[in-house]
Amino acid sequence: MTTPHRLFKDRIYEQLARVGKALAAPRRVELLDHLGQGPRTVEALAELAGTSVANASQHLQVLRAARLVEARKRGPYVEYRLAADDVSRFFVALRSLAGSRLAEVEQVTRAYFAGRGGDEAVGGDELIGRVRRGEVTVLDVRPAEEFRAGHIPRAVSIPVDELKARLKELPRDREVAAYCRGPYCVMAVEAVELLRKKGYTAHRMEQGVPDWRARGWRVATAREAAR
Amino acid sequence: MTTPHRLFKDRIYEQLARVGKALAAPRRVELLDHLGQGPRTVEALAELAGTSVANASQHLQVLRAARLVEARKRGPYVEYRLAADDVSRFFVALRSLAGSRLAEVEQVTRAYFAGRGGDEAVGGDELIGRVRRGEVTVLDVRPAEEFRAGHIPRAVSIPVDELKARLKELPRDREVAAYCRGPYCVMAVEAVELLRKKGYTAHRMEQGVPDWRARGWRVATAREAAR
DNA sequence: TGACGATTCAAGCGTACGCTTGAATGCTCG
DNA sequence: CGAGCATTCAAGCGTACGCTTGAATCGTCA
Repeated sequence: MTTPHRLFKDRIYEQLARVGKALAAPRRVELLDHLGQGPRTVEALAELAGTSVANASQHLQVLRAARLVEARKRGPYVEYRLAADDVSRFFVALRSLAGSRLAEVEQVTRAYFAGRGGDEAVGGDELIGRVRRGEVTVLDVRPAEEFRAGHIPRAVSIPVDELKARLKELPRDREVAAYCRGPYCVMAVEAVELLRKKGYTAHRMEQGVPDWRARGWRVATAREAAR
Repeated sequence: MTTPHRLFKDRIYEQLARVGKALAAPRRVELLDHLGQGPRTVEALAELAGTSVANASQHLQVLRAARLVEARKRGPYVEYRLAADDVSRFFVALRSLAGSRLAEVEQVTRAYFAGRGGDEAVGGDELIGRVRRGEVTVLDVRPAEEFRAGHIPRAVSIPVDELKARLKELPRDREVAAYCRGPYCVMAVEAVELLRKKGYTAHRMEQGVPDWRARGWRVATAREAAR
């Protein structure tokens, strides 16, 4: 017996599973993660994910079919981007769930960060509070392009490989909160290491722009910073 | 070239995709949804999802491998339940994302609710506010067992099929907010219809217990209600 | 202890998926 | 208008998945 109720439920769950399916392949998760840092061309994404362009294109189309990303022609390139802030929110929820439920994630992360003078994060929310209140200098160590695509308001952009040479742009007497792409990104760890060696008080902020956006807070872009 | 960084990323994304895979099959999404109403035995879940026991068991083990649910022997039965509140939160995020991104969800839902005197919900957050402040009578029309497993604090339990006979338990001079399992559940719609016919001021609350839990609010259980 | 019942295991089948390769499409710019 | 390049399409291969069926396991209760 196929009741109309059953039919309705089947349709709804099928739709929800569409989103699940989109997140079922590691490479798609990776693409989504990179898109969280800003719009990208297919070629750039393929490079970042370490795969062929055709393969990346294929995955991007799956993500697009699930309405998680949008494509847009821009010059000779096709630029992909997350479809909405909801997607950031959802992705952060996925990361958080996996982080708290799957012991493997923590193990792998600890092993990787161990060789890099792990900072063991200063109680995340406490630091975030200070950042929001403007009590610390916020340092964005990602490549300038990602900073331009979106950054935490009032953050200073110094890519990690230029940090040593541009230290004088950071006031010595203020605490520094460095961030990069998110909890699994090591650039901020390296930055903090360097800053401390140079006598700064510095902490690593685990959250990146997607986390910031997921909380519903304003994200600044290059255009408005230029005003 | 396989850098250690690449290796690390591959592992992380593989773990995240484990969760994605768990949500990639419609039937598993359905099981998860039902578990959001409270613990269930394999047989009960199979019945609810309209499938065989062996099939349900199989899916439940996939969910368990992804640490989304936990199994526990209870009498002659194995009782499954969501592994943590994170899971509710995540599931609600999934539903919300699918609802806002996939036009199909809205279409299907509208078509289904149309035949049932759709209520078009009274601006959800506004109603929730009144519920939280105790300004309305909260009515839980789910089966008593689900109410016992967890309900919105101060809610009154009257299963929808007993409502007509037990109307006198509801004060006439107070507005009623009826809820059931969530946004795709029709029981509350029917209840509101009946209540209005009988002269009550009644609204349907789209949110169910999982939504309530996802927001981090307290969920009451039968045991404490008995004090 | 023994029997029953709830659940899980195991095997088999058809389909869908992810990846690779090579060709085709469609813009853009000269 | 045509060349060149970014992207997509299409086909083929191997694997994994979801579902079904029938047997095995495990715990419980008489």
